[in-house]
Amino acid sequence: MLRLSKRVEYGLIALRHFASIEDHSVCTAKEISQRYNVPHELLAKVLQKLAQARIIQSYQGVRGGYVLLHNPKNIKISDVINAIELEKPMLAECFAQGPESCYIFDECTIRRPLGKIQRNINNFFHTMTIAEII
Amino acid sequence: MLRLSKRVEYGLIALRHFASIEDHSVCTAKEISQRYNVPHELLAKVLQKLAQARIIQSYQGVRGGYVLLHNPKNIKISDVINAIELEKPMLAECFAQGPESCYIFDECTIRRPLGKIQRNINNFFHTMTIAEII
DNA sequence: TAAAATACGACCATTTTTATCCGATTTTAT
DNA sequence: ATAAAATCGGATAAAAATGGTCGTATTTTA
Repeated sequence: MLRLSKRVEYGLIALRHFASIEDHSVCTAKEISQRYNVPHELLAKVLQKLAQARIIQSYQGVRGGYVLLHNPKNIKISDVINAIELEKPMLAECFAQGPESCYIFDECTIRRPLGKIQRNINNFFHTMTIAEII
Repeated sequence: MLRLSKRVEYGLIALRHFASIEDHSVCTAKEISQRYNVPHELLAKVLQKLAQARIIQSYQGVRGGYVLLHNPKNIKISDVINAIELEKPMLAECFAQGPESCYIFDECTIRRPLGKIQRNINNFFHTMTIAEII
């Protein structure tokens, strides 16, 4: 319960890696997967998502790889999560998918208090950046 | 990702129910399951857990059921979660199960920052009570 | 032209979560 | 006594989410 996905974990590890190396040098999925002992294929998918979200830039072909596109200070944790996950990270299903998704929506009495906790978590993800995890 | 379990949701709904009725009257799992349109058997198991944790008191037999044992102000959300879930609600597996559970523990670079978020969440669960969800 | 890399979809395996079922026990009321 | 209504708890099934792998195509460099 309340777990972050491995995908997000791997994404954060990768972004921290990009942010911690000096010049904006290119890193490959293979390098990162070996360095941090993370499944190559899965990491590759995560990096592709980050590239689609314009958080990193991809270069195909031999000597290709990825580079960071922004200052780590400007990459929020929420940006990373949103890039990687299809669904927003929400405590309750209805927060992510709306009233129709919940068959006890009308009888539910805990939505408001959970919403309070949710806002707190959202705020954290929205405030914290990659610069703070280096 | 980051979801609360249905078990915890049902537990909170039930406790809010107990806390919102006036006198400390007895409620059965059946009553609550019908009132809030929640699966009876699953709710029953959750209530059993809450009873084992001495958050509510169970009475067996005809006209049995459960009553709240404490002032809602003194029942923390964290108490409820700990009673219902075997494992602590943690963002990362290693936070709940220790270093041995994680095969990239030594290479992991995001433990500290995630710990910061975790403490924030923990603090919320530890501070908020059932009184605040009525 | 071969090699090394990303791109992307499909798929499978595992784990977690949710839900149900069943038999046992307890207690009350008839 | 007996039946009914409730909790207790173990077992299990069903469903969903997650993690991981595979294969093929494309791109780019040497």
